[in-house]
Formats: sequence, structure tokens, C-alpha cells
Amino acid sequence: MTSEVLGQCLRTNPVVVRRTMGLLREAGLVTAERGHAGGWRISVDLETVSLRRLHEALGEPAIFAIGNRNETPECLVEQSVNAALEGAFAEAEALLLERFADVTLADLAKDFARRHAGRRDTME
Amino acid sequence: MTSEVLGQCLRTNPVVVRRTMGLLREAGLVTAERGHAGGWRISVDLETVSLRRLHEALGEPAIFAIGNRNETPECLVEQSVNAALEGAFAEAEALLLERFADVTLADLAKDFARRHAGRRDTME
DNA sequence: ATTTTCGTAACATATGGTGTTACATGAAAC
DNA sequence: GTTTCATGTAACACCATATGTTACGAAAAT
Repeated sequence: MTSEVLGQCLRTNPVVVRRTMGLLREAGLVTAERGHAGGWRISVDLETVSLRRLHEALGEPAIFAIGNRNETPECLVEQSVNAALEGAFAEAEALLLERFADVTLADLAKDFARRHAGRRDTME
Repeated sequence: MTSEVLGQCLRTNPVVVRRTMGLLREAGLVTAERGHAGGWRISVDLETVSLRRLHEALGEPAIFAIGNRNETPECLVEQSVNAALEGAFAEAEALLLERFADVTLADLAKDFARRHAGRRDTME
């Protein structure tokens, strides 16, 4: 599949697609070929790739929108708040990453197939 | 304490302080007085106010930086991903909010007092 | 050679948070 | 009562990040 087509699917620009897919390529999850009949191809078994691995491949972007702004603040109040919550954030993050690890691309493909087969022409 | 002084503590602008403190005022956590000797005053018992209550007072800002962009997407792939992760995000959020509820302002004040007493003149 | 497609740099745009100015309102001090 | 100090709030400026776009080079097939 080309970046052009993927961009249409994702409602975005081919260059944006290449940016993100490039990270997946560096992680060995996809391959890219240039020229005629080129494009992106999945290079791994869907069973063996979890959303956690995708998260890693995409650079482990920050999970939380709130939380410590500064790991080692000078401010004593900030230190107290950080100390009180760092455990909670760590646990929540660990929980999420565990769940990410539980979901494989094969799981998603299966679920998608079920939805695709089951839809009742509600498209517009 | 005035917005002016609070702003210096927080390294920000008095108006920014008023914006946020205004939310706490609407939630009944602080009172504001104008004129001479005016400023902000905590109007509740520190023991009874948790970080969870502060989170609510501040409008329950989004906790996660990643996650579902669309609750009810038309895209079947997006539907599959959402379905696979919505439980995980819900659990992680519930866990965090529980921990927020466990921390009172009194806890923070106590921890701050300990840090303040224990510091060894490492200030600059 | 031409076409197709990725790779990448450079720049443009949009968004949200933060900072700033300005001015009205209220309360105390004189 | 006038002045001073402080909040309340609107309006605008600024900044960082994410996203979108243009441009062009490199590689592969026709």
C-alpha cells in the first residue's frame, strides 16, 4: 500500500504517513519499496506484534497529559506533590503497558474482520 | 496571599494565578477578598480536601495524552483499536483517581514541613 | 528517459496553553 | 471622598507542539 492511499484512508497527507511509517520501518515492522508497485508492506507476523511494541516503535510518546513537569524540582511543594503521585503514575503506566502488550495486531485484524462481516450497509 | 505573591512563587503572572484560583473559588475551596489586606485564603480543612477534589475543581482535565481520538468513529479499524483499549484506559484512569483521592492537602503540608525542616541549606 | 514511489528537508498552518495589557469593581486606609 | 490595593474579566500577544504542505533528491520499474 502506498503512502498516498494510506493517507486517504487516514485522512491525512502522504508525507505525514511516511514520517510515522518510517519509525515502524526503523523498528523492523514494515518494509518500504520505491518505484513502480512500491509502497509499504508488513514484514512481521501479526500474531507476534503487540500494541506495546508499536508504542515502543513510535518512540514511547508520553502517556499522561497531566503529572510531574519536573522530575527534580527545587520547589519543596512541588517535591511533595511529585512524591505523593509518582507511585500512582508509575502504576497506571505499568497497567496500561501491560494491556498494550496483550493486544496483538492479529487480535485487531480478527476484530476488524468480525465488524466488517457484521456491518449492515449503514455506510453513507 | 495575593495573586502577585503567588505568581512569584509559581513563577508566573498574577492573572494566570487568578484564572486558576478562580476555579478553586467556584468550587468553594478558597475565598478571595479585594482591597487592602485582600488576597486568597483557603476556606476548607486541609484534612478533608484530596487531590481528586482539586482535579474536579479544575475541570477534570484530560489525564491521557494518547488514546481514543473519537469515541464513535466510522472507521472500523479505529473501532477495533478503541474497543481493545477502552477498558485499559478506564482502569488506569480509575486507579489514578483513587490515588488522587488518597492524598489530602494535609498530607502534602505534612510532607512539605518535613522537607522544609530537613533541608541542609542547599539553597542558592 | 519517464514514471512511480519513498526519504527528507524546509516551511506553513492550526491548536492550546501561557503570558500580558487594560480596565472595571470592590474594599480598606487616609 | 479620594487614594490605594486587590480581585474579576475581557481581549490580545506569544510560544511550543503537532500537523499539514511544498519541494526536491534517490531508487526502482516500465
